[in-house]
Amino acid sequence: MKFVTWNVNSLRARTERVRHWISENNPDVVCLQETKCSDESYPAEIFRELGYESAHYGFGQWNGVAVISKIGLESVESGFLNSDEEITKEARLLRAKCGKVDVWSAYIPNGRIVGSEHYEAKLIWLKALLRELELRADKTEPLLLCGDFNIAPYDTDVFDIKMFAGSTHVTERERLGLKSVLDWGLFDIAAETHGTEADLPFTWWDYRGGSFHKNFGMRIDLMLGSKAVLDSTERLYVDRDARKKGKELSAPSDHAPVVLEIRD
DNA sequence: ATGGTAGCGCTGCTA
Repeated sequence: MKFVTWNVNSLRARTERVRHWISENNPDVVCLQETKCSDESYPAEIFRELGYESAHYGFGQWNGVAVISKIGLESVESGFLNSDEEITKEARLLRAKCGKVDVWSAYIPNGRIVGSEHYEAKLIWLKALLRELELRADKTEPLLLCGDFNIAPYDTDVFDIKMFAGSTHVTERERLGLKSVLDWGLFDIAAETHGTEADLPFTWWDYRGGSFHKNFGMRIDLMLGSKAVLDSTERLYVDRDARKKGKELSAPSDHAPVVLEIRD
């Protein structure tokens, strides 16, 4: 089975690109982030025509997450059920049971500037996520928490760590927030399945300055799996081709899809 | 050249 996470940077602007990618790659489950649409404008019929059920959680303009599945879609839960924090009211978390797998599509806040209120909110969001897992999830079952974490777990997960001095995505506090989620009982599947830290593929490249062609990227889109998912993993890869420009299609997202293949 | 690019939605903000 094929599970995918992809920050599409507006589903409305890229409906045809996403539809085309799904029809070509035939995934079982796709988690989207940054759909930037409301539930009313979410194009569910596009996916239905391809044989997928889907759920979406979004208010418009910013954020927005979806889970798209052709192996069943049950027990859909939008957002946080155990947090009163302001940041957790944004549309950044969506959960559904797809077949045997408890799937969570997550879009972690960017943080903007280290030390800003947005940075602190990012850390609060991660703490609230851990609480949701503790209260609602079962680490002994197949569970996949995937999405855009806006955190590069290792120094080698950015193209040049020296360029990120003082920036978000690489600070110790962000990484400790991620670590607390992993320590609950999840594994960074890319890190577990590739040889060394330095071999992990980037998932995002800035639109500006030809970053993609220089491979000036980051690994910030992560697949975190429970032990059951890790043990059934066959491979994980990033489809860099989806980040390339195409003549007939709109501009690509600045993120590429991350694909996880597991045994049934 | 003190930026660069893309989306949203209309002016500047967010990423």
